[in-house]
Amino acid sequence: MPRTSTKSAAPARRLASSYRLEDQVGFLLRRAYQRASSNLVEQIGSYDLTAPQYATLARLYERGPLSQNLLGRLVAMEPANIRDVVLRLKKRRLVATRRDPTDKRLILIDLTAAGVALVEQLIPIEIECTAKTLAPLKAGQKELLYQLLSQLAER
Amino acid sequence: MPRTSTKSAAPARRLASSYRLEDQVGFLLRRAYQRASSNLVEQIGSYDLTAPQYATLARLYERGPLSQNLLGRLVAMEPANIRDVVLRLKKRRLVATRRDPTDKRLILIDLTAAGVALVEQLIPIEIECTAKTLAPLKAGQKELLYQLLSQLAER
DNA sequence: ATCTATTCGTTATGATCATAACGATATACC
DNA sequence: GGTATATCGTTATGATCATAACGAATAGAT
Repeated sequence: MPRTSTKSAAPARRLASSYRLEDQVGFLLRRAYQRASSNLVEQIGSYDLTAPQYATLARLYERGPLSQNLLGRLVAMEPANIRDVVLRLKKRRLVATRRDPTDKRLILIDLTAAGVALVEQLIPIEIECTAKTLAPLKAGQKELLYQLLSQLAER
Repeated sequence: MPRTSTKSAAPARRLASSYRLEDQVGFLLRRAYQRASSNLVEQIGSYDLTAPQYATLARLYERGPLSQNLLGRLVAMEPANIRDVVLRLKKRRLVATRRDPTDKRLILIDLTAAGVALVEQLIPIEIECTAKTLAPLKAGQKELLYQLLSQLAER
């Protein structure tokens, strides 16, 4: 079974000894998110939902009807992006949309009965998935990670 | 009265009190990566490079010529994705490609002189950018975060 | 009431991402 | 040698992502 060696024939360059990609938080965060996301898709894969889609459904479940724009902010998605996610969820009849009667700019998004039922099925799975992602950490480290990540993510 | 499919005056649902999206690591990791990535693009924005593109260049700088596939693994990108990144970098003459003479499957990727020069310009900026991303944390917390993220990201 | 600034949703463009399927090449084993 | 298996790069499909520009609707100030 051939596998290309991770060893390089050519020597590294000048500053290489004083710089490593692994020391950059962004790179570590990207890889950690990849792991968490793939765990989620693997766990809820049979429902054919992505992590952002699940987050959108979960937020609606928590908060009730929301304007598309506010929903986007609450799941950290730009207007152009939350739009596409809502369209896909709407196509699957997991959410429904209607115009706000008092503010005609707004599109109110809400879960359908099927959406509510799905979220209630998925929440326990997601909690288990989070536990799986955090499995490499010891008990005390998990709370610590939450605290640190929350500080980084705050706007 | 609202239609059945879109109704839901209730602000929050049953399980909402026992579940919060913020308690899911994946969501926090996604937002933290968003922040780190936007910091990087903001800092090196004038060079018109994305975070994955920078990571690719930095890895090549560290390791010297690599096959496209191995390069992808070293920056955590699937073959189909690293291909596109390499194509964009190649179009800008930051990397060059050639076939491996002993293994005709491989495409060897290496930095051009312009690529090397660019990376050496960017590395100090990236280090500063990492510091900015980590600014909300105290000194001791930064090392802790690295340790925790590394544990999560390891395959 | 009118003018201005802001907000909301849309459109367009381009760059990640993951996955599956495929041909070409290389290796392992007999 | 010859065959089964593995790897490499490509193609295709679909879902995120960010950004900029735009019209419609609202809110704020005077």
